[in-house]
Amino acid sequence: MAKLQPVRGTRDLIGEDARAHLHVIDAARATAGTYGYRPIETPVFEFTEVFQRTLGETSDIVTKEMYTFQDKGGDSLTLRPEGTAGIARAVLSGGLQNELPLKWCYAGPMFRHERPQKGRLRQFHQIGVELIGVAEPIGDVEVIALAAATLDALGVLPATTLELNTLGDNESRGAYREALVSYLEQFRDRLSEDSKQRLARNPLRILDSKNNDDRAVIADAPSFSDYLTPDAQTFFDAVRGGLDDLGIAYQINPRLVRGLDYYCHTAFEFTTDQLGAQGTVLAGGRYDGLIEMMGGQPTPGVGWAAGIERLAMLIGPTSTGPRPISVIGIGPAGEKAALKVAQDLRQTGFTIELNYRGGLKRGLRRADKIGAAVAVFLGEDELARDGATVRNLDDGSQTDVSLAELKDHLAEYR
RNA sequence: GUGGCUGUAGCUCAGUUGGUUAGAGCGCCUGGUUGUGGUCCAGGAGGCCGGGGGUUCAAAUCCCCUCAGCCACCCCA
Repeated sequence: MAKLQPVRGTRDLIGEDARAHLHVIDAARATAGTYGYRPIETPVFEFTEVFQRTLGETSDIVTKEMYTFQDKGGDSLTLRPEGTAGIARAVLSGGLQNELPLKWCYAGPMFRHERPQKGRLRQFHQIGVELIGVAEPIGDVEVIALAAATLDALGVLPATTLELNTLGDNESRGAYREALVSYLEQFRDRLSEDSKQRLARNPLRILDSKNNDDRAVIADAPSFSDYLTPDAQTFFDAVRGGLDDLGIAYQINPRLVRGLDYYCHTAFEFTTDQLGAQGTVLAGGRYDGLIEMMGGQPTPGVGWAAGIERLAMLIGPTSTGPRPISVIGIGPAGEKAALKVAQDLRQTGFTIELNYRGGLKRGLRRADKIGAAVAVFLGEDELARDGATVRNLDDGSQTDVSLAELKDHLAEYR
């Protein structure tokens, strides 16, 4: 047991776990499709610079959580810690800036070397959407509406709260940052160790601290809304107005900040209190500077990503599809016939379980275990009359059916 | 990366102050005669007591290290 454990922070998806996982992806893709977002797949690893330059040299993800390695050619590669940077890279690689707006949805594994706990894995999976090339606030509104629709399709929307904030434009943020730092410097010795670090690296982060001493200091800190430029304020008002028009409820959270450097203007999160400390289920925002940061023409973008594992924990049991039909061959001739009958039924769209070994008793026992609705027997008796015996496993009733009418007889179980 | 809790059969868990062949329930397999499941009865398989080291005549039990999970911090999806 200790010998072959999965790598720390990774896990196998089996049975209901696998089903729930795929269900989340299917629902997300279907919902995104109705908004006109098309699937995109990018590689799970990229050149390290793709993440280093864009996520911010000081972010925790870049400084201590990336799986970075050298490949045999000597290039530094990194397993993607998030999806947006790779997609932005794909825009540039593919010369797609002439085809704006781009509307994409994706799903796949992400990798971060963190201490695992509930809702936090080292290989985890995200679904996400990106809207690239739309600078107008209506883009933010659409993307948030799509987020809500996705959560709704999964039945988890009522369990979440939408928190909304603006990070403003560069001008607003620069001015506020300065004001915040000079305020916090006065109380430096009252801040937690973590926050002292953050003061230099990422002061906005302190606003989000859970430390009580920090909170006391933050309570009287300057408010970001006082530093928003008129443009940034107008933008934010438009986003709020759009959400109001669509009847999407949200709470303004002035302390909502982002871990990644490429965000500006709108920041939002759908959170839940049902997942312990890892309460963020879906998070996103606007990243107008990203593509330029990678060396392209300035190109606006908005998007979000959601944790599939976290969503899977919130949804109820998923449907298992139609109950199977068990086809049981008895004796060498029966087994031969069963293989053919099973094949034929499968091609007609029935869900068929074939018994591989053992006789009728064993076949029935297995049929019961897998929850089959009916069993079809094919033995010498049946072959002699060119038919099959169909047993209803719920009430035990049996009927003789000719092979020709078998499909019709089973029709209700398809 | 920091702190706390946990780790005995496939699963959920017992295991007395360290003392012989480590137990239960569920699950699994076989049988209860020839072609009838679920129930019932009988039997069976399955444990490096997470791993390594130490203390002891003797360790699942005590000590140290280590690995993993969970919870919180941190971080974030």
